[in-house]
Amino acid sequence: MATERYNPRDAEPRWQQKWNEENVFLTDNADPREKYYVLEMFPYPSGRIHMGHVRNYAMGDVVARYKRARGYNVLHPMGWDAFGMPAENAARDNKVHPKEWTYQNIASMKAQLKAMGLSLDWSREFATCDVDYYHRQQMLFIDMMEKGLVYRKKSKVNWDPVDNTVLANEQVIDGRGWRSGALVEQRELTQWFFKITEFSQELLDALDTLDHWPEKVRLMQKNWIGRSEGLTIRWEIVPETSPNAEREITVYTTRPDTLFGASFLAISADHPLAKEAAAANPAIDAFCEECRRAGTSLAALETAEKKGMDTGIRVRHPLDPSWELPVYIANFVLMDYGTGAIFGCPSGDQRDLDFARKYHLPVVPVVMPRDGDAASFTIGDVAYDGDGIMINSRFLDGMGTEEAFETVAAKLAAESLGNAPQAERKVNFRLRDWGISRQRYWGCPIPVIHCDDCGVLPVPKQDLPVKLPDDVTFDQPGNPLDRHPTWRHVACPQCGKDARRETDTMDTFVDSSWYYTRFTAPWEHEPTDKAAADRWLPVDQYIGGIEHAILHLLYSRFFTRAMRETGHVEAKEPFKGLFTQGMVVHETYSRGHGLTREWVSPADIRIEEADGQRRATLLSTGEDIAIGAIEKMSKSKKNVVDPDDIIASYGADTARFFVLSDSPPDRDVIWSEAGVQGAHRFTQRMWRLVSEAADALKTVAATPAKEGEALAISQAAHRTLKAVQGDYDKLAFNKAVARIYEFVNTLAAPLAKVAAGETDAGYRSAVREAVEILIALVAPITPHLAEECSAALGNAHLIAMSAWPSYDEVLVIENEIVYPVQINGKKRAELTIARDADQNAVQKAVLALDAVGSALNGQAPKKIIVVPQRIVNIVV
RNA sequence: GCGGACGUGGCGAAACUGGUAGACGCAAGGGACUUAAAAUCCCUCACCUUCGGGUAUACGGGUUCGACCCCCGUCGUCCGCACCA
Repeated sequence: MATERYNPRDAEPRWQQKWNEENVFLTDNADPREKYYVLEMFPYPSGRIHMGHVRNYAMGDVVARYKRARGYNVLHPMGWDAFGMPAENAARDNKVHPKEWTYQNIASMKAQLKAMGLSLDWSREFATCDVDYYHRQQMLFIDMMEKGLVYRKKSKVNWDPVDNTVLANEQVIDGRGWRSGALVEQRELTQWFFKITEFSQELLDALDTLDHWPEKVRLMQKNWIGRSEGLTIRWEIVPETSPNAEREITVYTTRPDTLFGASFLAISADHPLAKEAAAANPAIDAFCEECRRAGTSLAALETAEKKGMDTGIRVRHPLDPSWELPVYIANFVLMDYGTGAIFGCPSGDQRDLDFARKYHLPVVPVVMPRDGDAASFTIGDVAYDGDGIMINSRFLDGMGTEEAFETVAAKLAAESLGNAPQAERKVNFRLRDWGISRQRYWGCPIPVIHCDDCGVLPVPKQDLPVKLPDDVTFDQPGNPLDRHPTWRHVACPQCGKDARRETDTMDTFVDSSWYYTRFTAPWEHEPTDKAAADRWLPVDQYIGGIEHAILHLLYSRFFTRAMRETGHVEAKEPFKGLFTQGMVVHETYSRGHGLTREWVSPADIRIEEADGQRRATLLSTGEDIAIGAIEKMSKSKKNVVDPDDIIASYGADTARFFVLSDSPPDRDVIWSEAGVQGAHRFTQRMWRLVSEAADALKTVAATPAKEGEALAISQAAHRTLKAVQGDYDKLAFNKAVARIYEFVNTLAAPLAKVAAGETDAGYRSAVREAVEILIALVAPITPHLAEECSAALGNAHLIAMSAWPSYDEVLVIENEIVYPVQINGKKRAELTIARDADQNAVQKAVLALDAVGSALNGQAPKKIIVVPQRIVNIVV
């Protein structure tokens, strides 16, 4: 029977429409079955989807379809992370309103996602720039304000003095504004902050419970939170050296054990005392200015040499009041870590050592390695920062570092300076509070009002939402909300007098910190329907890029806690399982060298292979093109492949199949034309094999074979089913694909026989059963093809709504085992024996083998190791 | 600098808890069908070999009956973080 080639352009839209008509992917919150929430990180509506999206959503869709088949009530929603700078840039550059630009992009990307055949519940879709969404975000903000999780403080921003605007860090290039080229200044503005540090310890501790997260991500978060245990120590200032009435300097240290190695104190240029000293001394002032300037440029910061200036201030050593030390201002001390002041112990810290050598300060070794010799141990150019034995440290001598730490901590805690203990134990975190103020238009307005008389007040909830005005312009730099003629003017909700709206909008990370919760009841007037949120959260499987390993995931973890405190959810953690997928990468092609080098798109070239050499030529002119490194797909390198083109020429199933095959999902996958063609060949082959046998199979029932030739087919089907199921459970899509290939190879000959009419009814039943299993196995990856094949067999039901088949244990178990037989650890023979043969029987059978006999050469074996069902090893 | 991951054929990769290294795919080569091409189907495909076998999982050691897997050291690649006191 002649069969048409499978035509995805015809089949795919047809099945998508069918799924749509039957509402297959709408999720009912009231469905009593066990829940499964699978979510891929929602996209920014940049305009077009790229291959990274295809891979991400293909993975999520496999999980969603698989879990649905396994009987779960699956939630698989999609939305848009729609606020952010690109829309404002587009507005300024192309004179298009950010709103219009964003919603147009959403419309075209939505069409692209739909063409992929994803099993999404589109009824729950929203964009974070929808008033309905940011309205609820403003409600959350006010709830968080009431719980004391929001506050204002002065904070530094990158300020472009030419454009009069605040710049994000990524807009600062080599210390200059990306558009104006002006030297960026650090300015202090009063900004809004979320108190994420209130949860530092909890966010750290709970990492241990996230056992379905990659170890790598947990470690990155752990380092980011950066807990350290130490001591704050107060040092008395020698009164006559103080620039003002200040009597002491507080220092944070994790190494109080090295206190006798101290030779100076260093404070940040932004330290209050430094400012006092600067006011009195122009040289110090100039030095502080220099430090601040250097701080703006990353490049300078990395190469900066350690610099300091003596303030003239002297302090007394906490363990010996007669010992005075100098206080320096140093460029490497940061005001926002610890207390902005350190004590320098040159023998125990490389940075302090470099500093001490430069300014001729004493270097006293106080810790030596355990096998060191106290009399001869000295420090040269390298500090010793390890553990060891205390030396030159008076009453600490001979102790271990840990014991010395405890001793100093206890002693200083018991002593006092003024009315307070000289030192206190202190746990310090690297994590800082989350600054969310952005001086931009295209974001969620911070719902507060500034009144001269009443201060800063939240917008009353009944007055929400604070909507963004539509009539704004982007022809001038700065925040359009600031210069809007009327928007900011509002009556004070308390006294009724003229007041001003906050014009800062929220960081877009706020939008993405709770969207997964909103998906559980996007129609709800309150931010959440708590019952729905509690039912669905945490997300069972979250899938996205590793680039969000820290910020997005940490902020979301914070938000879940904040929403718990404000009574919106019960969940402790937002994401139970996390999977970070690899990128889609592609070869790069270019012509010319150096400055004249020009990147060429893969669509414009032809690749040929001859004598093992791959050559690329330009299609238009035939000129040679250099084949370069494999890199992440990017517009600048032009190594991008447009998903639309692929779907148009091969279909969505081929694209989905390819991005999931070959590479493990957490590793990068190399996009190649040959690979896609291979995937496409698979879809065609599967269709051909099934459709050619379809007529002969239509009328037979699916029944596994118990014996004879067909038994092997049923066994292969059930074994593959078991294995692929395990692969899907572990998100090992590449392995599932390999097994599916293998299974199709096994089924090829039987299907051909069936098509040729050479088989009996029992055989056909076994083949039909095997094909039904094959269809179920491929359905999560290539759902349209699965439906098409199933329909060809005469099935009326949708595969998308069908239950996962279950395997028969009897068919999975092998009745005979092939034992590899090793002699001294090298494989020499094979032994096929009944599965239930006991050790003695196996040993006997092994010794009877020719290969074993000749190896033994008449001698008795030293030892025979039989690992049941695995291997036999004979030691001679 | 600190922390982490990784290193297997021409390529992407498999290999369960320490048990036959290279499944599956790509590329390549040969053949069948065809006037021809495409498509399809079949065969070969780590290296060496005196055809018995020998050598191979970055390199050098170790543990073990047995090591891609565990331990020690070296080299390399990638990622994250960083004047963090």
